Amino acid sequence: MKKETSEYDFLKNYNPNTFERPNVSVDTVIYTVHDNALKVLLVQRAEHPFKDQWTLAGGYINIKQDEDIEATARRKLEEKTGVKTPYLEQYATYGNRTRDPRHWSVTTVYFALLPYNSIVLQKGSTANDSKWVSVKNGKVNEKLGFDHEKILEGCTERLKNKVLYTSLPLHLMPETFTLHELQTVYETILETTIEHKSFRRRIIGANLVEETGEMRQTGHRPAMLYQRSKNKETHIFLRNLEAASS
Amino acid sequence: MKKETSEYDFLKNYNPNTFERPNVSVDTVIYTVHDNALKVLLVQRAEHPFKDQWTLAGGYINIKQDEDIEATARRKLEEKTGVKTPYLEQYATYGNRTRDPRHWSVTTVYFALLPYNSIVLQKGSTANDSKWVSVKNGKVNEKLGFDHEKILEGCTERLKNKVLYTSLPLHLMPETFTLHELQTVYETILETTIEHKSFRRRIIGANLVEETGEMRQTGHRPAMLYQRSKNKETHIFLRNLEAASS
DNA sequence: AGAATAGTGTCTGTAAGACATTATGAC
DNA sequence: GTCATAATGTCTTACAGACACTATTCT
Repeated sequence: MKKETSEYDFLKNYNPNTFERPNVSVDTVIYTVHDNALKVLLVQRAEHPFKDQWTLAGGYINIKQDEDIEATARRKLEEKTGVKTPYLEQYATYGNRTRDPRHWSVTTVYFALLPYNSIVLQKGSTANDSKWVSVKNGKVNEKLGFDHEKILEGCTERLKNKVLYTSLPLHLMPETFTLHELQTVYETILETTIEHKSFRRRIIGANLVEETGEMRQTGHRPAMLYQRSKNKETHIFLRNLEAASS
Repeated sequence: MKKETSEYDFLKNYNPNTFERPNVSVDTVIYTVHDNALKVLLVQRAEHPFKDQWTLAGGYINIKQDEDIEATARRKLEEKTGVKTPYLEQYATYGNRTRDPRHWSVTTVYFALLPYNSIVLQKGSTANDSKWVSVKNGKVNEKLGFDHEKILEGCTERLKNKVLYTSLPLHLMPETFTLHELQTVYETILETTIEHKSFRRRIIGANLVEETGEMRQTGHRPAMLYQRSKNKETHIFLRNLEAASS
């Protein structure tokens, strides 16, 4: 008769290296909108593999320090941008034998949305250089390391789709903004134009913004400055904007 | 002056166990609809931890055998259900220090949709028992091991949301079915009723189904039997059904 | 006044909801 | 005929698109 092992004994004797297992990392696609362009933060690798090439911001889970994988993403994000509480959402996980030449590897990818003026790029600590580059049709001009071009393309498609039916772009705005500025951010991400009357109806009708009372002086008719409504989560609309929902 | 290491030397000397790293697994929420209920497949654990408790179907990546994490999910799915080509979609990745008592652990969760009649439950090989249980409001009556109750709840919410604007439930139907049967599957997942005229307009208008010419005899007026249109991907509607989009 | 940008009025189009009506079988 | 289920007709409602129009500032 087989002797039963108690859970206590089992855990005491458990060796996680019995089987060969993949490596896990966390990457974050850090987006902002600036100068009428969707930008992503690229980081230059200091080490092999892909030494000196550009990649998305990422790193390994520190199992001593990080409670969960989102904490890893937030830690790396703050290291690179100085921003503590951005909008952060899990996008997907890529795992296969070939994406990293060293080993079977898995990476969980998040994306972050940051207002451009909130960012203070942090150089030095990990000695990597970093820069913002424009994303057009899901692509950047740089050749990226690992499978990060594919990840960026997929993530940007997800972002575009969500922008068609949510208020996500509000997370890219500074404290106060005009409705026209918000519309331009939508249009920049979607790479299309939106009819402005529909847009205003949609945003105001969902109570997403509040008038500040201040106006933006632009040399022509001044525009009302709005702020995000407090205690409003990301809004989900029941209808998409019309712009080819894949 | 520091000597430069070539990528070749770097890879040759790379030891993946230098840092403590999390364990990775793949879990799949296997759904079907039967007897007017959304069901999920539970598997009884043969080993510690959570020995003898019920969990979602899952397992470790076999880095020799599996090309990527989706292959792991498909392999496990076929082992449990005998189905080779179900609808399979990545849901999310959960990773933290406490979800597995043995170690900091990461699991990528997929969900699968299977027509009930296509399934032949496989017992034996891994000696685990398995069973279908009803999911109500994202919950099952069983107490699940690991964080699988939380995963199931989140995954079911995702499923419900997608059913509001896609044709996902078609993947749960047998070869032929009536529109009323399809509607019932929608209603079962959403736990609400749908107005039948709107429903028919929506499905037929999107060219998702084709008449077979056969009729279902039910003792009353016979109903047209339809089949899924060939070469039609999962359809994304521009408007949601009205049923609290979270 | 004219240019430029901000913002409104209002008509159309599309698709979902509501619900009455007709159709076809069994008995 | 009645009952039950299948299927259609058609009116209402919600909201996005189109686009003309008014409003407010500047030079």
